[in-house]
Amino acid sequence: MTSKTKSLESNRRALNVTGLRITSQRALILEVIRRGHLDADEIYRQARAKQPRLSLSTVYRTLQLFKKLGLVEEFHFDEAHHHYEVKPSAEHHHLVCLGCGRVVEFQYPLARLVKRNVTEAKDFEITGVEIRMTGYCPKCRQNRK
Amino acid sequence: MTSKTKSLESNRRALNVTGLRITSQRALILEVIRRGHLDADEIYRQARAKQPRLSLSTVYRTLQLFKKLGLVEEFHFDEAHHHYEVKPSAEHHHLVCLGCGRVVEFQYPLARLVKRNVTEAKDFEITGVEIRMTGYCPKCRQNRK
DNA sequence: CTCAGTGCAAAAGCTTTGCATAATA
DNA sequence: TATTATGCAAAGCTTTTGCACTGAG
Repeated sequence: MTSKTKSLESNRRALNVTGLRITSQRALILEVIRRGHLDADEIYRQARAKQPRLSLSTVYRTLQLFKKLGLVEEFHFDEAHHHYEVKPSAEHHHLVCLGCGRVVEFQYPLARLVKRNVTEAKDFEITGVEIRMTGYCPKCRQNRK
Repeated sequence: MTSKTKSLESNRRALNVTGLRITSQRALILEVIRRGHLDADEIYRQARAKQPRLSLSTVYRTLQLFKKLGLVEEFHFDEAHHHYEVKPSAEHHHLVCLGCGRVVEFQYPLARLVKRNVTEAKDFEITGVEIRMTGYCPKCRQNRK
């Protein structure tokens, strides 16, 4: 089985939920999101390379659907765009480069500890934790000098 | 000196930067932002109570200005609105209630530790850290039962 | 064959901008 | 008085929605 077939299989499995149809658009969009943190327009552009008749509305609708299904997560790094990524098995956080916009993921085991502390202190029922850091990646740090 | 006068004085001082004019709109908007985490429209509405002729564009322009001056910080909690708050002396983080949207601040001393760890691991020059948690406040937890 | 999904175009937010007027320094 | 800032209205962007057509099951 080729890697490509495997990926298609995996997407198909992910989409196989009662009442929902597996369309070429949905499979394609999921495949594109797997590539990383992208905003809707970026997903649209990359997907159109393979399927030129795809519409932006389908991208948005599909993204909303995936979000509802818990397949992808939506992030708000900057003012203008939302970013999407496939939901990971392991909790992870984000490091955003202010120079080039690159997003790097990192794990932080202490997140659970932070969560417990805050739960106790504020009497909130915590459902999500995200640590976000901003800074400059090695390459952009170079350019700024 | 009354508290009101003091607050006006403080705003006036904050705005007193070369080349910038202290207008009643700017003072008012700063005063409103001090009340908490608000989005542009909320600021607009609250400010209009005191100055009905104020325009939304002035709010946006002023917010951009304050951001540039480092007076306020912009946050992106949800998809549709930006939130603004006066820049605090102490680093703090956010806890957002998914039920009512209330935002609670909390301090987390370990943030510095997190920062150092990630700096080393990823070779980024870190300029900002934000920990954001979502959950349900006591009141909304009640209502969900 | 049926109904969910798509494409297209138009609408709906939030935010920004151009320009003449008003107000600060 | 010289500019800077404001108000108004129009434009810009991202995202959402209505509707007729297409395609998966």
